Amino acid sequence: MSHPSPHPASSREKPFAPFVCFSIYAASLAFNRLYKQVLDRWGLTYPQYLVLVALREGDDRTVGELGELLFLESNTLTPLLKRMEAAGLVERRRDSADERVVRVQLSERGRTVADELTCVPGDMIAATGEDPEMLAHLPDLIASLDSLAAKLRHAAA
Amino acid sequence: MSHPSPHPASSREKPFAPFVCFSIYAASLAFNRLYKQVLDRWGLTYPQYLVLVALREGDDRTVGELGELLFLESNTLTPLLKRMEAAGLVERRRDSADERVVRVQLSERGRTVADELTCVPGDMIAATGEDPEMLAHLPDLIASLDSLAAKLRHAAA
DNA sequence: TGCGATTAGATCGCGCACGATTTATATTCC
DNA sequence: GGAATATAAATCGTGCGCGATCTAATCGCA
Repeated sequence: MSHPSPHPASSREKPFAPFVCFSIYAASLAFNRLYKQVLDRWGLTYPQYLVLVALREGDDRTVGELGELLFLESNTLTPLLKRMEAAGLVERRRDSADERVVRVQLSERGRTVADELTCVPGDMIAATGEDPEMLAHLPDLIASLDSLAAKLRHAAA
Repeated sequence: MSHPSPHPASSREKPFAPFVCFSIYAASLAFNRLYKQVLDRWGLTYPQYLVLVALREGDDRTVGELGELLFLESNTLTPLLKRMEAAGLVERRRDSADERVVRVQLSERGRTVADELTCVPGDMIAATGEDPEMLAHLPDLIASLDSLAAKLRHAAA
């Protein structure tokens, strides 16, 4: 063997065990897959769901404002919002005071769907078994992730 | 107003504050963006980086084994591995004992690159400022995320 | 007033991620 | 041995996510 492994045998089985990035990546994949099942009822994707929630909490936002909330750029949001518009969920129109900005509003159907979506977080918790031990630690988990993400964004800027 | 908000004003600014899923999503985006910068030196994407690390820790894996490690299916891995093969990083060949399975090995260049990648985790930590407080909590964070991801995968299955 | 700089979105190309389906090989069981 | 079944990977279509670039509208400032 010209390349003997300097690692214990278990590293062949769990080569990513010490990597936060991988745990976040894998958790993100897992979340997305479960969300697909839950959101399929409305034909929504996860980022589309986020847009509806954002607009429910405050309608008539600009593309840029949505981007700040979701950490996405116009190159991602523009086609996504066009698909949502085609699905009759939102309306897009240029701001008359500044023709550069596009304002996004919930349509009537969009508001109906957005209101129905209030049950989604509960559905997700129920689907994962609502372990009270885990639920109690979620605020800490969120705080750690948000702090880490802020550092990463700062480093990438 | 036909739809007065039942929420405090701050929910317009931070509508996703209480959602773990969103913190994970946002952290995953942030990680990916910083990784792009770091991996650009080798022309690698993050999942391609993961494949190289996996093969460095244990070469000659099947597509299915890689999928179990990375939580990906052949519909994602096959084109990804073909791009890596085209880039001269890996070799793909059918297993002679079972012609259904494809085995993936590091090429000579792939091994060189994989060895160079050992500096990547350190580069990432350095780029984010290596806060000792945060580093100390990473094992807990990883454990929480892995446990959550396992529950999500179980629920989605 | 006018022109360079800035800003908001849109467009394009590429690489994931994944549901659904297909192809090819192995296995099972009679 | 041969048909039904199972398994591994590949293929196809769609929707993100993002770097790079473009267009159009606004702002700044002499």
